[in-house]
Amino acid sequence: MRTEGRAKRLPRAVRERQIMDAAVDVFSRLGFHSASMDEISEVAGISKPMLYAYLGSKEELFATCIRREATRMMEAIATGVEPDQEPDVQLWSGLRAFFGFVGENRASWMVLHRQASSQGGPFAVELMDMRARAVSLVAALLTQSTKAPATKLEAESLAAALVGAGESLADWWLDHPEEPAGVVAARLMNLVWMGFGDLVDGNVWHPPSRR
Amino acid sequence: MRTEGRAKRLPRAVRERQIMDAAVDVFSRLGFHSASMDEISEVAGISKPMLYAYLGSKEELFATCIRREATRMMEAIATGVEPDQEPDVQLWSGLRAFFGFVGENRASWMVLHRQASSQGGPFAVELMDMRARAVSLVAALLTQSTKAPATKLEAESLAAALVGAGESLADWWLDHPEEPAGVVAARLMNLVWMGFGDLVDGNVWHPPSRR
DNA sequence: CAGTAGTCTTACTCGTGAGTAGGTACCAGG
DNA sequence: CCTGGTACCTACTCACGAGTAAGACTACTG
Repeated sequence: MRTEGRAKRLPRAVRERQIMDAAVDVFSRLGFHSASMDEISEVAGISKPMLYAYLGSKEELFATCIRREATRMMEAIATGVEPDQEPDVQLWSGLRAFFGFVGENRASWMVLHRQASSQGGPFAVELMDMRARAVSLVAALLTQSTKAPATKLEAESLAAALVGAGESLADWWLDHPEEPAGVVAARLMNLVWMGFGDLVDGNVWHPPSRR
Repeated sequence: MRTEGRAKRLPRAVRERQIMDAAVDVFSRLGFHSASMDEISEVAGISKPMLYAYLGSKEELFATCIRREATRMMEAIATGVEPDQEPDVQLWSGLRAFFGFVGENRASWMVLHRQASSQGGPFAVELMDMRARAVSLVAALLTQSTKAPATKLEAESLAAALVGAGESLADWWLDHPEEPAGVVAARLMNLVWMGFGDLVDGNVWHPPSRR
């Protein structure tokens, strides 16, 4: 296995992709600190100086990973959501897109959610930036559709709670992969749209057919 | 400042408490990996070998911190909750106790939520254990009070979502400390009990007076 | 078939931090 | 005033991992 001498010559862009993929994999498994540049270079099938030549320091590499994965995820959600619809439909499509992305791309999700948020450095900035975009998206959805005089703070905190519920449920889902994405998404939709109060009485929210 | 020579002689139990307090403080600020035993010993006003003599290795120390803080927190919640009440009242009192604990004990919360969950090792076990207890508490509450034939998996995932929402909102709260605990708790209560659907229509849940 | 630009490597340096060896001060009870 | 025993210290060892120096290999260009 360790018999590979020199790696095959490849154009820079291709190598950079390989390295990033390896980095996301290793960071997701080991976390930022425990991950070593040696291991990343090994997984990428390349030697360490290449890593430094192409992607800079360990911190830069990590930040680049976060940026890439965050962008991929936000694009997936943006693509999935349907604007100019009723609030509940918008929320529903957003949730579906989110859980769809997490279902594939488990490693990406680990890096984004677990690792990035626990490092205090410049990473949290990148991450919180994305998270803030998600939160204000939901907050806007809430504000525009509510009739009650909700304050900015109120909408924001509710949105934070909802986003957190999504994150947490995604984590839970990682341990129960037998459930399909749609089911999990629908469950969260029911919780945040109907509330326990209604669920207890047997009133549920129905997604597709009507409309 | 660095002029202290020898520390005053104290009984072991007292020193252990001091060390634990220092450890929670440092771990919460720096995270597990970045925290050094040197700094912990410094903050505790003691030298490194004492640390090893009393609390063992770094990992043992961290695990002990988690266990202590988790226990403190679960006790706080258990004390605050009111059994033999309507489901919504039980949930409400649980939420109040939770946010009350986080309000004081910020450091404890950081260690528990951010640090412990991001380390894959034996720590996650400790933590997930406590989290599982919280989740099944909520799941039981849900199951016993619902009329719909909710599956075990369904109740569990909803509970996970709720717990996650609480955690996330607690994190958000750390950045907006101006809000009192009760307000934040009430907001989450509204979200999970009434749901956005009702909130949008201006129907809110009222906590105390009636009953 | 030079020359040169970009890919790739081996083999180091050097700081940092976990864990320890081998003591010194202080307080019993005899 | 000796004799332990427990709290406490200074000053190390040693591994591991980030980052680098210096050069070798390949391929295209005139």
